[in-house]
Amino acid sequence: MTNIRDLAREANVSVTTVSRVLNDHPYVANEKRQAVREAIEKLGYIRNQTAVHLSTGMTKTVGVMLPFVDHPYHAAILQGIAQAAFDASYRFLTWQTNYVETHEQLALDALAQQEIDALIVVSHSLPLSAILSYEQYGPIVFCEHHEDVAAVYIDHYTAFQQGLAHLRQQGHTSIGICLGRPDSTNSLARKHAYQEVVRDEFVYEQTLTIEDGATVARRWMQQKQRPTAILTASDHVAAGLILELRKQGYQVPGDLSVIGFDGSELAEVLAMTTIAIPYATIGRHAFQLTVREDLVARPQIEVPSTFIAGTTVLPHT
Amino acid sequence: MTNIRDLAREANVSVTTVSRVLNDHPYVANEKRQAVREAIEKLGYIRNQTAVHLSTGMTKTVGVMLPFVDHPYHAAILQGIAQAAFDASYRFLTWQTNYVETHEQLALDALAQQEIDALIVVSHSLPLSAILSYEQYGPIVFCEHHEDVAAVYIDHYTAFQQGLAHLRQQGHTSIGICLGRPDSTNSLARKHAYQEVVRDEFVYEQTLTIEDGATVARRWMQQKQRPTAILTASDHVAAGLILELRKQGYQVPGDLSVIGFDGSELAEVLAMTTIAIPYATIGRHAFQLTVREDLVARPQIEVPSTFIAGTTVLPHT
DNA sequence: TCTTGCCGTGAAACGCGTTTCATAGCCTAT
DNA sequence: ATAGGCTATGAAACGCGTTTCACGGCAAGA
Repeated sequence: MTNIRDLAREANVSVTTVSRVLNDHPYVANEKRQAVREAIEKLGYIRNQTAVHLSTGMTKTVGVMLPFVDHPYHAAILQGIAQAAFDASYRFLTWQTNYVETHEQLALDALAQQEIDALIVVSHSLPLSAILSYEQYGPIVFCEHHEDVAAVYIDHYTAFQQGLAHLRQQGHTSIGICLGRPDSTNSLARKHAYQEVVRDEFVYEQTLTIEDGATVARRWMQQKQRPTAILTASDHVAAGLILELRKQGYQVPGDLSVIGFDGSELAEVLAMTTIAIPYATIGRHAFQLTVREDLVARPQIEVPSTFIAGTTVLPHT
Repeated sequence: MTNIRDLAREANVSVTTVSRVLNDHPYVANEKRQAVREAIEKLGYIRNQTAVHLSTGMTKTVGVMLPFVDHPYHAAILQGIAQAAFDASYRFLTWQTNYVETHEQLALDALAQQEIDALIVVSHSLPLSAILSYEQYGPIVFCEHHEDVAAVYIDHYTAFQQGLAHLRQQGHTSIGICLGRPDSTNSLARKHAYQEVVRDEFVYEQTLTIEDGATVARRWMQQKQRPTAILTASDHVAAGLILELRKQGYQVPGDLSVIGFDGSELAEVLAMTTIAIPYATIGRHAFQLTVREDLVARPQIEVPSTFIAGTTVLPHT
């Protein structure tokens, strides 16, 4: 591998001058610049990025900590990050954690070890304080709301309120909700919105997948007292719920009204009533926060959710 | 930032010994090892990974070139890569190219610049030869079939044959197909399988999304001569097709039988007849190939597709 | 007793690009 | 005429961990 010193020798200049040419520094005479260019051509020189990283002390790379790369919700955020990072000539390393704390730790270690310049936490299970103790090593940006951290998030409380308000307008009083991980920040906000307006609680927890949605359907069918409408925490769960009910001969929305969450293609396909979240936008903002000058002030960006009327809610009579 | 030399001074040993301790090299006396450990603790030393990368000449990082991170098919491959990379203590950098050649080029540059040790090409639009010319800089593994390259792939020809055979067994003789990018390797293989057995051709090209599927539906409805069954190139296209037809009052499979491709959750939800592809497995194999000793021999791995009978195909009478 | 061979240790070189600092010529404003 | 500023250039230091090589000591095999 030819290096910068070989070039200097070949072009009869100093390594400093070679470096200046490589970085388009103005203080280089044209003949020398030309000579260096020819040497690069002749020797087939290619810059070693690792050396640049070591020398400059930055890698132009951000890390992304997220539970699953192939879940539509997370992939959409990743897409936004990818786009914004690309625009800024940054790269991104992904840690797929499966919510396993030791895996999450590896992303934090990478920040401390200067493998990445900043870290975007899409979702996590480590305690917040454990993560924040790594802020000394570089910017950390969250994709969910926490007090006093740099974050871009949607207000799950308000989003759920929208869904609940719609159901109540339609005359539903007996309303159920599905939550994902019951103690996650998002679930707590959702539950909060729910408990403010509902008397008889129907809470289905630990619902994450299509299959979980089908399980909810089976539980619902067995209940003596049961809600007339269910607000889910993801379109996938809603889809599982809807399809299992229909398979068993129930009508959606005739027998049960269902509202999804995400605004995914799945919702579109099923013409589902849902609450759309601009996930790619969240990803873009998250990346942009990592490179913001005033990150020490821990800025927060709230992105709006949008209620989408579909065909899976019917007025309750 | 404290470095290895600070540690050496603190522990009264040489930097070599410190390095040995950090790397668990056996030739270190216990007291010295202990002294170094204490120095690490006392000074709060954290290894600089970039320096390790420069020094060892490898980054323990693979690159992934893929068009979209948020398409289920690609995300599933990425998931497999993430998993295998994790198991091998590797990281991965992702280049989302949107099939733009200049973007694809950046991933190749990264390989040449030693930013990554190897590159996995999930899908590409650059000419194969342009990509292969970068093999001199490191291993390149493809996720689709090409002659004489390291690759893990599914045999689209055989997969499509399975679908076609099923339709013909069910009495269909007038069969259409949807293709994605018409000149891609996969499309050519599919078309080949198709043209071998079909007389009257109904080929719908450039179908990639749900919306494209709906467009196919509208075209189909307007055709005077039209197929009784369509074999699509993705579950998404099939879903768009099916749902648009049903919305317009047609029966699927009554009026048109449809077979998807991928075996995605979408197919599951719609109880779609489809051809399942183990995408995560492809990703895992692809990663494992990058670190294989005998990569110079350009090994190839074929993974099998599985026909899944659903409810979107009916015998033709 | 002499030769191998393994253990333990450190100086110095290495991988490679960037940046600081000093130097020098030349021009412009005072 | 002189101080100050800009252009150009290079030596050397810097970022930091790994690895090669040489060497001393000690034990086992010949």
